[in-house]
Amino acid sequence: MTKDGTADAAIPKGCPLDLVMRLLSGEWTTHILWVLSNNGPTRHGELRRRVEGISSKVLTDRLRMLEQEGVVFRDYEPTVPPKVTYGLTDHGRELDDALRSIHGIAERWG
Amino acid sequence: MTKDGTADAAIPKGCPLDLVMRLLSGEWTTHILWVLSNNGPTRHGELRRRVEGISSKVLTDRLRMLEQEGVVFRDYEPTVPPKVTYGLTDHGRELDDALRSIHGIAERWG
DNA sequence: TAAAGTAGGCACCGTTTGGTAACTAAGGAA
DNA sequence: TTCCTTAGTTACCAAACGGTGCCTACTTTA
Repeated sequence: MTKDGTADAAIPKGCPLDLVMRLLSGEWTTHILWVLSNNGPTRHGELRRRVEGISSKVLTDRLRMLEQEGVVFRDYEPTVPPKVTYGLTDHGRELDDALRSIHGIAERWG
Repeated sequence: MTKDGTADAAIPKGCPLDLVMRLLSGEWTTHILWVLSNNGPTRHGELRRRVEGISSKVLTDRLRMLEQEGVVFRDYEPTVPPKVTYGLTDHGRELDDALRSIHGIAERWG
């Protein structure tokens, strides 16, 4: 307990919603999913061009997070130069549907 | 254009989804909505007790954001001491439904 | 008489975040 | 020969974020 009267509980939670929200809450993340959904599997370079304004660093970072949560797959072909393609998994498509429904709701709000 | 090859477009967007995600992306925000949804209209103090670990500052901050977007209402009774009650608006309940659906999806993922 | 609760506001401070630039190695084009 | 492309990685830096403690002014409770 702090002087504030606040309980200083660590937030273990493990709440499923919390996990997804943390995944989505970073800058650019929903934009990336949006492009992958509209464009289908896309290579790193094109993805960077389509998500206008994102840097290579952040793009890679977000893709790694999304991959780790099983929302996006990564296909690596060890050619020279390498060809890496990213796309939505089944989970990713489910999540995208949910985001589209939120989009619709917010759109109706004006 | 940066040295990176990145387009340095400002992100005007005004995308409805983006707006909602920015609203929800802060720490504690979904937790607050969750409690308001389960508990009904709640005063500041009790809200702080139910959202275990949140500080008064951040709680007020989040409530102001949610109020500004019309997701939460604020009822101020100028008694002494004042009584301030927060609750979900119609928009808030819509948003909560969407979050519950995401919760359901994520829960099924294991 | 002293403590606690009411709903915050304000200042300070460390951590996290995101942006920028520079670099990799090998192939293809001007 | 120099530039561009592939898919990143790394270092550096400024800004944003969130946590903590202290303050108010009045009422109720111990």
